[in-house]
Order: sequence, then C-alpha cells, then structure tokens
Amino acid sequence: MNKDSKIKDISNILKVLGSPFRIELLYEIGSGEACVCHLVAVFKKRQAFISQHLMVLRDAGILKTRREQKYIYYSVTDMEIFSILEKAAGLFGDGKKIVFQIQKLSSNSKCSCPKCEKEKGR
Amino acid sequence: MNKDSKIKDISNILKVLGSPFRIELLYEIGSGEACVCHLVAVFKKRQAFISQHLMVLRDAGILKTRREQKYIYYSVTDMEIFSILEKAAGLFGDGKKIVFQIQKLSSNSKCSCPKCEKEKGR
DNA sequence: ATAATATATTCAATAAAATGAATATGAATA
DNA sequence: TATTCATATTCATTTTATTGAATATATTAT
Repeated sequence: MNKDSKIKDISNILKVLGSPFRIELLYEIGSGEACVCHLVAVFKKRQAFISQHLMVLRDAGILKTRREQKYIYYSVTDMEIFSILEKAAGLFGDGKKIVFQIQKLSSNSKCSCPKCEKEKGR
Repeated sequence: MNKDSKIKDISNILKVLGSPFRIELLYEIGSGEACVCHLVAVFKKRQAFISQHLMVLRDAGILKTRREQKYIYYSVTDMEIFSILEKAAGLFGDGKKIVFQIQKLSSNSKCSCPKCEKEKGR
C-alpha cells in the first residue's frame, strides 16, 4: 500500500469519527453490543436515521454486525478506536485529564429486544 | 464544560483531521515550522488553496502562527496531534506496525523564504 | 508614495454529507 | 401465505464543506 492511499484510509476513519452523533453511538455500543431498536430507544431518533449512521460506521470498519433472529447487533470492531477519541479529548486537557467513560447513556430505555429485557429484569 | 460540547469539540478536531490534504500539510509542518510560500512550493497548489486549509487547521487550534517580517510561519500547536494520526494508522496495522514518519516531503523546493534558503545552503 | 511580495479573505460555484420520507428486505409469527 | 417486526436502502432535499477566482491587507523594497 502506498503512502497516499494510507493517508486516505486514515483521513477516512477520522472523517467518519468527526460527527458528534456517531461518537455518541460509538460510546453506547462500546459499552456492549446493541441492536438498532435499542439505539432508537436510547437516542430517540428515527430508525432510518440511526441505521444510516450505523452504516457509515460499518462501512468504515469501525462497527461490525451479527444477526440473532430478528435482531441485528452492532458491536465495536476494535476497541482501540476509543484511544483515538481519548487522544482527541486529551488535547483539550485544561490541566486535569478528562477521560471518556465508555458507559451506557440510558439503561432505562423502552426497547424490548432480548438484551434490554434481560437488563430490566435485574 | 458539559458532555455534549466536549463531544462537539472532539468531533470537530477529528473532522478537521479528516482530510488527506490537511494531514499532509500537518506532517510537513510537523517536521519544522513552515511559511505559506514554502507549502505552496512543496505541494504545488494555489496559494489561496493552501491558506484556506491552513485557516481551517488554525481555527481548530491545531496550528499556530507567528509573523517574522513578510513571512508567516505555521507550526503545530501540540505535537500530540500526531498521536491521533498514528493511532488511526495503527488501526490498519496488518500485523506490522506502520508508524508515520514526520519528515519533509520535499527539501528541494523553489521556495525562497529565509528558512528554505538556509537549508539549500547546506 | 508606489510597487512588489507574502498571505488572508470574500464571494460564487461545485461537490459532498446529512437528513427526511418512503419503501424494500428478511426473519418470525399468525 | 399473509402479516408483523426489525432493519436496510433509495431517492429527493437541505446543509455543509471544498474549491476557484478575484481581491484585500500587511510588509518590505524602490
């Protein structure tokens, strides 16, 4: 692979990460694989909207999917992706080091996928 | 600063980095501060084109400038920016770790700024 | 003061990305 | 097989980013 196409790959990953909504998606999914309906419930956006952004992340290789019956679960391909986000966050380190926490934004969603149902039961 | 605006800051940095040309600019400038005319000579693009991209990088805080008489020298605000690029490059690590080298792309440019003249003299 | 050089800015045109609306697909169920 | 549910895709529209052309500003030289 030549240098130009390497730079293109890198810039493409960064372009895909350069969206607030996709970053939020990533942190949610990073805390554990999630189906689309879960993400729809958490972010309260149209299903197509969510799917479109997931597609961008999947096309870039940042997310991968697996189907389990009706549901399609998205997960992070390589958790190293978060180190990019943390490095970027670190640039704003006004002294104290702010590090992102990979955690669910909302655990009390109205999603009824098997995963969410199980969590509600706890 | 709340979480949303932090995510916006981060995504903005990444969006700015998500351009092949700006990444090339960064590596060139990372190897030592450079004036606009130097960059024009190296990249063989219109001066306005270069200036516009420099502005984007400066507005994002990634580059800073200092004036020395006629010339305006651009330099990298925080070399940590390269660790973001290297992390991104690392994601494509097909086994062997490819690390970017911060080095001048072209040392035999036709730029006549003081810095370049000095280098030619060597 | 005028001209020349280095750089920045503005404005218009174009290209690319994001969004919304509608619809398609594929699996599960009735 | 028809229907429903979860998800994906396509198409049109709007928004945003990129680029080119022209011009402005600031500094230095004449």
